[in-house]
Amino acid sequence: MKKKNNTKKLLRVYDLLFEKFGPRYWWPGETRLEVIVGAILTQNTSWSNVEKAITNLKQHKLLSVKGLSGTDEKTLSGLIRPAGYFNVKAGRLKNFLRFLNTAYNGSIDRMFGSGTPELRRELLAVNGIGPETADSILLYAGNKPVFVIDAYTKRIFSRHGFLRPDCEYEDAQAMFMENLPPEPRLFNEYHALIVELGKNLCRPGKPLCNRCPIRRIKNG
DNA sequence: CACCAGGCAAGTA
DNA sequence: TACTTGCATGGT
Repeated sequence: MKKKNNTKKLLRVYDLLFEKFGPRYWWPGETRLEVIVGAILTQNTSWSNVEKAITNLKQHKLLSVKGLSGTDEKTLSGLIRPAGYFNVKAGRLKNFLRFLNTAYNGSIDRMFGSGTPELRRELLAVNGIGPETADSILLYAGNKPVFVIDAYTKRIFSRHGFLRPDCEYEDAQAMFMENLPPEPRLFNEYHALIVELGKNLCRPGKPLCNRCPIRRIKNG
């Protein structure tokens, strides 16, 4: 099985998406902790719902390592209720805080001082942090060159022949990372643009949208 | 009313 | 490994 070199095509797709949507200024969030919290809360959930939960945490002045660490899970779940799955996610936030406190003395600086592959393994070992959440944390909170894969990415890029529809997360990630220069800024903008396209045009169930800018790499 | 949203873990076979 | 299910609010 020979691997195709998709570098030029992937860069062309990036240019087309950037041309259509412009810079996305991701990740929305004022601090790295806010980015991490958002990454956990947005699991299978629309960002508008996550914003309400984040606003609640800010209004109660709990959006800090010490604030979240000192809040009991029941109170936390009440505040993040609009984000959905609130009981599950309150536990997941607590799991991350426990990891941060025990492994890095509560310091996000120290956490991102670890080697990226090692830190990725550590994050994946936290119950409630899977590959997409771990990679979102590494890229958007840590500025590490890790490409984030999500449901939009698989749907869009399988429709256009870059991926198999049922491919594994790591396979999809490898396709991008083996064909793109490991620049955090590029990975950041690329994933954000994919999400923008997914939200606007490439809907589940519907046929390939004829306004999708990616079509231009084939139709000329 | 149905369907979807920037997933993940746990259980089953 | 390959399914299936539970988790839950809010927008379209």
